[in-house]
Amino acid sequence: MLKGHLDMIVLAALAGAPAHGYAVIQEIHRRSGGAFDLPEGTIYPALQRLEKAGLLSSRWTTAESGRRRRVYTLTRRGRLALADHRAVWQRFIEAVGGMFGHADHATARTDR
Amino acid sequence: MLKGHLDMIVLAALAGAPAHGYAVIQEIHRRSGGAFDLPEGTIYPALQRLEKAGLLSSRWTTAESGRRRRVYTLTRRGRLALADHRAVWQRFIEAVGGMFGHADHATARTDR
DNA sequence: GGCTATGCCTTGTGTTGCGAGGGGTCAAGC
DNA sequence: GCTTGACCCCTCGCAACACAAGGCATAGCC
Repeated sequence: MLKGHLDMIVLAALAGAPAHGYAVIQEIHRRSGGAFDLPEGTIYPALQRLEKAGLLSSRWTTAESGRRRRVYTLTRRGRLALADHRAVWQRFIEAVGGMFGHADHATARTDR
Repeated sequence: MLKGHLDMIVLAALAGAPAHGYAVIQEIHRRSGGAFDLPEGTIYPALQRLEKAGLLSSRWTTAESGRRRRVYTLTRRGRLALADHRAVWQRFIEAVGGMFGHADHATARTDR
């Protein structure tokens, strides 16, 4: 469904503030109005991929609860990539919109 | 890029009038404002997939130029599927929009 | 003891867009 | 005559990737 757009979504979720994987899932769920409910098997590999690409950086932290968390932060390149993805996305939805835009031009009134 | 949305795009291209594969490519290119320039290796398998799924039907025709063409027509189920895809798409872009919607809420004014 | 929530991870699989290649016709240009 | 490009059909194989499934661990509640 969100093939190819996952990176953008994850980056967007981290644009506000750094967060750990589990929190990213919740943030995405929240911001999307409940539309996106990504499983861990989707998000964790994505975070690793983005870090390897230099768009995210991570560090281990320990919450007051004693839990170990890997917190991801958007890098400079990550922010640039996000802006980039966003522009591409904009053009994409406009193009798709164009596909619907005009029902047709064959059945329409051809008079004058 | 358009992973998962190809079907919708192809169906939309055929919503106006039946067309053969090559024409579908051109129609998509035209309606998308030049944004989509799909290669044959993408569109032909897609058309076959959609026909096998019962969303399209095809018949061979011969143009006045003598060329053999396989013309695809949207079936009843195809129209329903298109409307369906469109609704999903609408919800999808709204969800993505929500991801950007609010920059954040941490750096924003937290006063009162 | 069992269940749920939190938190991390990997492996395997199915889908799918698309590059590369292979048919063939016809017109225009060198 | 030969090449280039538009038109028109097709198939094979690769790579990317979302995600299901499974595994491990801690903590709180019933």
